[in-house]
Amino acid sequence: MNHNDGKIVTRFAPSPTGYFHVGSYRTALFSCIFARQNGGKFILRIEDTDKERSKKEYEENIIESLEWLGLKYDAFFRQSDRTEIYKKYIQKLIDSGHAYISQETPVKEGGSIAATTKSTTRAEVIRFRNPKNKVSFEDMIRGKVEFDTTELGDFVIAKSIDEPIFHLVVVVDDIEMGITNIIRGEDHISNTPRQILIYEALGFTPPKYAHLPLLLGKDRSKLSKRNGGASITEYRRRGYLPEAVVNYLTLLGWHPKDDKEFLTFEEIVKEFEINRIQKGGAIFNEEKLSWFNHQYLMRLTDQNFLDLASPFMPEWLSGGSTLNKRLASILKEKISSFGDITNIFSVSGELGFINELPQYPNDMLFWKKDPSVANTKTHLEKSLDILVRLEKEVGEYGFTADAVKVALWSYAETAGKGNVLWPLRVALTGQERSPDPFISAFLLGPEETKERLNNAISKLK
RNA sequence: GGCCCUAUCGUCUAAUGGUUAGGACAACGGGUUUUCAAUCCGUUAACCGGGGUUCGACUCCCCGUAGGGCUACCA
Repeated sequence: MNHNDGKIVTRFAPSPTGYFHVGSYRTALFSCIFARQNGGKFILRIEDTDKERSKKEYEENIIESLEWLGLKYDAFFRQSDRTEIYKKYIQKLIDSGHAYISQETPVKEGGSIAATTKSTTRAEVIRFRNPKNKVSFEDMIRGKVEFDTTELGDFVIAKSIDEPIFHLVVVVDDIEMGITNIIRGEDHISNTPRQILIYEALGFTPPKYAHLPLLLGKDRSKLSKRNGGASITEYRRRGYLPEAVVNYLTLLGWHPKDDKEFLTFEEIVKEFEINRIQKGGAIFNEEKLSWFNHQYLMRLTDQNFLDLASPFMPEWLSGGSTLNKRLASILKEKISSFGDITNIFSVSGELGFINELPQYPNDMLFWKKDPSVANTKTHLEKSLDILVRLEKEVGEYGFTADAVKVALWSYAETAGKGNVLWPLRVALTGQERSPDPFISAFLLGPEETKERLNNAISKLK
């Protein structure tokens, strides 16, 4: 039955009852890392025994998210395909007297949990006959954990012979799949004694357990959409890089021995030590994720950056033009995820001026240290002059940011950099916060640059 | 309430009985700059409390306290 050939086998067993979450992903990640580092197998198992809450859509979302994040599994199972297997085990437990069919007295209305959930209350369920032992296990992260199972009572393991529930299916599958190490969230720690009891009743030795600290929201409760935890799909949609998400999440509860923060999946697998995982829960901090993402963005080559960013680029910036190429390095340092691109190119955004010159009041053209109409006009006219000559000399393709800078620089230095460059910035971008005027002129091209300068000059009459 | 887990800067964490308690994010200040960003430099900021053990505790033990998880015919 145990088909692990002495190898490490781990599994990730999500229930498809919601969009795949960063917290779940972190669990999957640690589980996978452990398998990889031991040359073992990593299994994905969809736990969809709750027919009311499980949805195909969510299962697809789990699979798709894992793929996006580059997490590969060696085998895939779905519990709803395995009813016959569970049936066999339930029967075995009944036959051996470890479980029995229990006649239920109807639950009273008002306040009880059963009354407030949608689940159907059966007249008859299958309960595990609790031997009421003391159970203990050696957690790989926490050390010895001990429970008295008496108060657990005879817990339900199936609604009927065809409808097993959580504790039973988990144990059966972990046995059948030869799982050697169960790595899961701390929220399962109190489920462990019940599951160990089932192992023992079935005559199997429980695997090793590692209960990961929980990922917490800002309010320190278990991370959920309510308290700041978004789905993986959400981060994908917002234009995060999977590598950055993986890197950041790994560092929540674990870190390499040195202070290194940037690690590839391969490096993580190499350096990972499960017994050095933190015991306390960690708050998921999106600010730091953003910082990580920005760092990863900065490490991309311009071409890679553009390829990945292209789905997020506005329509008017279509297709691999030189404009896009020059934009890459500027854009990269200004955004923390591709999702920021939409904003930055909006009319009020920092680079929105490329598409459309925002309206600006005339006095925005004046440099604060020399707010003179006559001087400002002179500087603009002179700049225009210089740029017209430059274009004649180098043509449209030579009209680069560097060329513009070289052309304007000596005049700017003699007349005062702020005096010349500030009006120029405003004339070209209509904004106080923008890339420098050389880059702006280049991005706009010579024609548009000339037009905007003329426009500004005429405003000063 | 019961059972279980946890506890170092605001956050993620280092320290494995002897350190000026270190790093990163954030915040703040400064340099640079025509603006913003980026970058560089710097600053602020923590051992939950009380008992032990010990020559010596952030480190070990106990008790509190606080936070969290579980407490379903969910997973």
